[in-house]
Amino acid sequence: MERYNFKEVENRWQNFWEKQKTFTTSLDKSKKKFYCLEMFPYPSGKIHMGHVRNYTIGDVLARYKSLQGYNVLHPMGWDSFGMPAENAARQNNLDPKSWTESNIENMKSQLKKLGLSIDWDREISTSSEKYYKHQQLFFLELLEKKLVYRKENYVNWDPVDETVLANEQVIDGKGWRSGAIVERKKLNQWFFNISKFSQDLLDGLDTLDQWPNKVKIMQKNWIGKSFGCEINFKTEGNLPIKNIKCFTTRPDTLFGFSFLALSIDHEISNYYKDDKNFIKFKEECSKTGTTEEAIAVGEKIGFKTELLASNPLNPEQKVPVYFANFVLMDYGFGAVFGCPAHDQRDFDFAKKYNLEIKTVVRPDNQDDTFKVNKEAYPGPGIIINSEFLNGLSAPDNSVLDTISILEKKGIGKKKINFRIKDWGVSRQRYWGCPIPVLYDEKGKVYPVSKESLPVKLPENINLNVKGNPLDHQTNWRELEIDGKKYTRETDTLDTFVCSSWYYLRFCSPNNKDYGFNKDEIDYWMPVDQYIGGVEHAILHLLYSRFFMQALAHENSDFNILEPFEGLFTQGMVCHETYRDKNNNWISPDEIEIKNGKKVLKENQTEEIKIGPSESMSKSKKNTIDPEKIIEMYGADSARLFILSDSPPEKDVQWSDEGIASSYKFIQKLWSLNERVIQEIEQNHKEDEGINLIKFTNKYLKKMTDGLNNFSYNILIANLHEMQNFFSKELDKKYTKKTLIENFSKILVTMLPIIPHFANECLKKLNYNLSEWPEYDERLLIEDIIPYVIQVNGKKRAIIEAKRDILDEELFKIVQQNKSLKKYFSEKRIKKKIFVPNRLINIIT
RNA sequence: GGGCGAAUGGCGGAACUGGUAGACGCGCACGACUCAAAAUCGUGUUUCGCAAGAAGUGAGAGUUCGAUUCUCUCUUCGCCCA
Repeated sequence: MERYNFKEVENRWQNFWEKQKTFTTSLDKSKKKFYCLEMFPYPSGKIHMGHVRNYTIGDVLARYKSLQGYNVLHPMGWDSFGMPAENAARQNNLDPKSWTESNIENMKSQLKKLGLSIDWDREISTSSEKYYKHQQLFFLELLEKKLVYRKENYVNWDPVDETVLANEQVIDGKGWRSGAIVERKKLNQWFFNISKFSQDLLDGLDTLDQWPNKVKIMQKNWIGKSFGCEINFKTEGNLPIKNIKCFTTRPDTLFGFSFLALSIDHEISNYYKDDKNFIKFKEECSKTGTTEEAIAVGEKIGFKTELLASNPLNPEQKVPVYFANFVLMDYGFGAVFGCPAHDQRDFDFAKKYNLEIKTVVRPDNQDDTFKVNKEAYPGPGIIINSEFLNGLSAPDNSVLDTISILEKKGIGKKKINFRIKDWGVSRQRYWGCPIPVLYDEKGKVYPVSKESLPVKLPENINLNVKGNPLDHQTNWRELEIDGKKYTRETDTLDTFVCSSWYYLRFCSPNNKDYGFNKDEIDYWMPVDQYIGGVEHAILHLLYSRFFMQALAHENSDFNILEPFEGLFTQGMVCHETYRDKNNNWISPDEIEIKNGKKVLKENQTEEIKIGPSESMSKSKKNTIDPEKIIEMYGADSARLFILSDSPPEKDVQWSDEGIASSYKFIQKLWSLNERVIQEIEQNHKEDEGINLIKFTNKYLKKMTDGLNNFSYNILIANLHEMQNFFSKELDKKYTKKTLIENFSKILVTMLPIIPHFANECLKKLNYNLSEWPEYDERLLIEDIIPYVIQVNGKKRAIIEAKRDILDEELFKIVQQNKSLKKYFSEKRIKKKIFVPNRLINIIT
């Protein structure tokens, strides 16, 4: 018996698929479609285990659906714009384009070695002109629909590198490369009006019943619909300001009002733009980052104006108006009323500036003398110290009642507010999609004419300059049209824009005049199953949903609102972490096992400290290179292992023992296949029983269920059970017909999981059925089944009896059973609980 | 601080709508083959107990004839948001 030669077999099948164009798909309206999509990778250079897991899960589904007769679209592409290319190019004096392209080539060949059923004819790359040309056209269309606009906004500014930093490039308030203290700086930037669709995006979530609840809740929180009240505060003082408008979700705490706080960008700040102290204060504020978190954690500081605001419910009370660093211009109206007793930020601020802290809500378990002391009390309770509001239960009744009082008085009105902000898409970077607009000498905006698209990125330019390299490309930047001088926009688009519509492009990757072809997206869209990491739960998935809404806006021809019908988020791949005696991270490659202990390969004596299993990362050196694994064990073993140990939505732990055992298991399956062939050649005349047929039938049901429920780890357990059963059952004689009929079905169930192996075995059996096998419901029914016998709820025995046995019949059998008698013979039987075909519980 | 989720042998994990807890795998132990080892095959493996048996799904309560599953309180951990 020869051993299974995975190298030869996997290679041969991969070539066969490529030559036959097995996975090439085309529009076929006579067939039901299935669009299976995994999040496309960033071409960093090499695939990692996370990719192996993501794409294996998707491939199992795509192959399964295809066996079920669906016309399956299973494409792959590259999210190829972005900073890593620019950084790598800068460091090594390369061109981002060639760096990216060679990475793509390498990763593509690695993915092919995994044996994925991908239609490579549809490959796309977001950094290619063929792709971003259409993106620029979308941009212009959104501009026409007024869904794109320009406004001033804050960015993280690195004053040394003279560049804008992404939030993740700001570490402890300092630039990641320069170490300079990051400043807040205002820049004119492009925005997508995602907040226009706040309500639609929220409502749409209810239609996505094949999405994980967790993701829907995260998006809901991100959109952050809140219900509250807009209040007009009368003001007096040295400025010609009579009113300040605030938004609040807690108008019921108005009697706890002790200051009014404005964002430093509030229009009132214009009166102070020459005030030296205010300018100084603004500088102070600019030292805290732009994120909500940075603002929440940072010290609360304020600048006192000479304005006084009066409490609309108690006009006698007048409180100071401050500018404060914790008030965001994006939220509400950039103005909040301060109620220190019931909001922690207000509390911190009031402590610092010695403002009154008046308690107006008490918890249910306290009396009216309750006083807020060391920290704010934001919880529910009863309104106190608030005149006519006293006694209302907060927040439900009190908020509504206060709003109606304010509305009657004409000083406030009910208002819905959303937390979600418009999506800033400008990036001051080279390696991105150019924004197709021009400015004239006065700075007026002109869209680039659609016929002249794409606006191409200049190539082979010097990246070692401060700021955005495109700003230095005078030749590219400056142009003349009909004798008039224009300059190009040098900002490029956020790469999230590229990934917001790539799933449409896969439907018509070669459509020349537009990003997609209507006929094709009508057939393929929406994506039936989208698979990827949960880290994209909010931004990427929300932006993609927005993009569909934006395309459909004022366009009766386009009616897909939700791009992804089903969503599956897979867990991460983890590995043990290792450190040497100096606490340096050690890679698994540098380790050897000696006398059952893990030691350094180099010196063979130093024992390694084993840390907890954590998600694979370069910084902790606990990565395993998929290419090496495929080289050593083969793609099928890798696929089998990555699916076997944990359910796909949870983290999986990579282990050497695990992959080795998967490899061994494939060898066992191979021996089993050889043995089946041997038995077939024996030409037995009659079947010795029907166990094999019954087992196969049950097995088929379990495999079908497992695939339908994404319980892929159970599929592998079923395979093991099958192998255990068959290797024993084959001691009995079965006819050629029975063996082929049943075993070939079993092999077909392996096609989605270990495709090279299963195809090879089917070929050896001379079998070329490629349909998912149906199971027979009738064969699942057993005539004799085990009944659980309980006495007082405790299991005492299992008795085999015929199916659909009656209560009394079963009880009779129990009574005659000698070993069971002792449990109830002396006692009076009070009650019998009988569950048909399951159990009987005798209560004494 | 808020939201969501999880907790089952030495380990990863199974258990359909409340009805045999621990499937399957790893590890471990013993045995077969071998001069020996590896590989392979076989047997066993929740805990306590020689056994009969008892206990047992993070802790505590509750509902129920019966709870890993449902309800409440608590503990720990993870993720997201702040």
